[in-house]
Amino acid sequence: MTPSTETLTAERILEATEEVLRRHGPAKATVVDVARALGVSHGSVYRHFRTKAALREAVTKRWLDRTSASLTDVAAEARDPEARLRDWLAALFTAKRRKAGDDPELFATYLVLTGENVEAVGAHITDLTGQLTRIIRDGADTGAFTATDPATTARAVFHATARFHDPGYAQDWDQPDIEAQFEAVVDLVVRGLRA
Amino acid sequence: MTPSTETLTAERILEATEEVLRRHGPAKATVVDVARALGVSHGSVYRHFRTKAALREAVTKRWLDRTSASLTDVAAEARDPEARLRDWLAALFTAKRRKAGDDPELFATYLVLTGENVEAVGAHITDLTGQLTRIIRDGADTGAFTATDPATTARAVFHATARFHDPGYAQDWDQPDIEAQFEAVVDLVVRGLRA
DNA sequence: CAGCTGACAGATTTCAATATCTGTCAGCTG
DNA sequence: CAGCTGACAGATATTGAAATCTGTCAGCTG
Repeated sequence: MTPSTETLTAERILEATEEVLRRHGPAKATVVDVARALGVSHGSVYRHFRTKAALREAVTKRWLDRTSASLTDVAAEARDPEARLRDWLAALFTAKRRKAGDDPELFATYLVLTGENVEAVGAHITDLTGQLTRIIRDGADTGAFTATDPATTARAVFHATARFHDPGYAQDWDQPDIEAQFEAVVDLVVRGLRA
Repeated sequence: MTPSTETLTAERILEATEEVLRRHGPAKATVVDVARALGVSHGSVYRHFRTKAALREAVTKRWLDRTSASLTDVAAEARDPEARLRDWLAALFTAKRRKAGDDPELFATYLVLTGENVEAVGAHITDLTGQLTRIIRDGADTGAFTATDPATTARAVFHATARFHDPGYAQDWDQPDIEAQFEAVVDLVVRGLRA
């Protein structure tokens, strides 16, 4: 809407795209809308992103990366691996649940985007299971956990806790006993890891 | 299509409805189609089912009950609870995976139906976790498992293995290493249950 | 007269015409 | 002349009128 003297960068386009997605939703957000929000012609947007799909993918990646970043600290700490694993899983659940609860419409939008960008989601999951692998390997090293193949075990832990981070289950995250369900699964998984 | 001299029963209507759903898919299957398939007027169908939604719900329940029935035997056997649990989970996974793989279109149809009938799905899940509770309680009684609250533990096991029975994950069930993923999660869960 | 039919009102879906969008590119502009 | 514009072709989405469907019920039929 507002023309600007600032140079048009990929970054500014991504911010405008997020805003347009927030306003119009994934079905109605168009490249023309993004250009209008930036006060440029839509041809200029295509100078920075080859296709609309590429633009949406970039937005999706940014969003997923922001989620991962908030967890890396927990994964990297030098503490008791069991407590670290519990904290990491709780942090992941809390982060996802907050995103889903705070702005359900925006969350639904990102649910559509992740559905469109399976590859980006795959990279995100690889990142997350990598963080888990680190915690589990540390646990195996200190003797707290049994794990012949930390990477495989990490993926099993990730799959076993899917109910509490997979956006497809977001509808269940406001059940009154969801915390108890989370505790029960984490307890089961942690017991399964112990040496 | 073919008129019949047989009396019109709920059973016959349900069979015809399954056939119509198979043929036309969930979006295009109409009550008029079902009536046509039975050679009656659609008014007659409404004599047995108050609404189209009720008819679809009945079809959904039948389908879910057929799945449950194939597992009750495994749950009720008098054998080593750990082996029984592994067999039960494997049987559930195999049954779902076969349904998804054999006729993907029909499976997609039932995915829509289960989405429409959350209540029926809830009853189905209650049934399945009930079967799991029995196995786990047996394990706790024989001393093979630790479980202060078998029902809660059963639900945790069900949630932890969701990737291998929740139809939402059907798209992942033809990954080459899906069996290894299943083994890893089941091993983790079984270790978590052991006393 | 129990069970079925078929006409009907209102809701939903389909379809085709119209409008908008995506992606390209020749040419304009600072 | 690097970066942007705006017109354009083909693809996609929107719209509103017509067709079909859902659910009801008075009356037919065996």
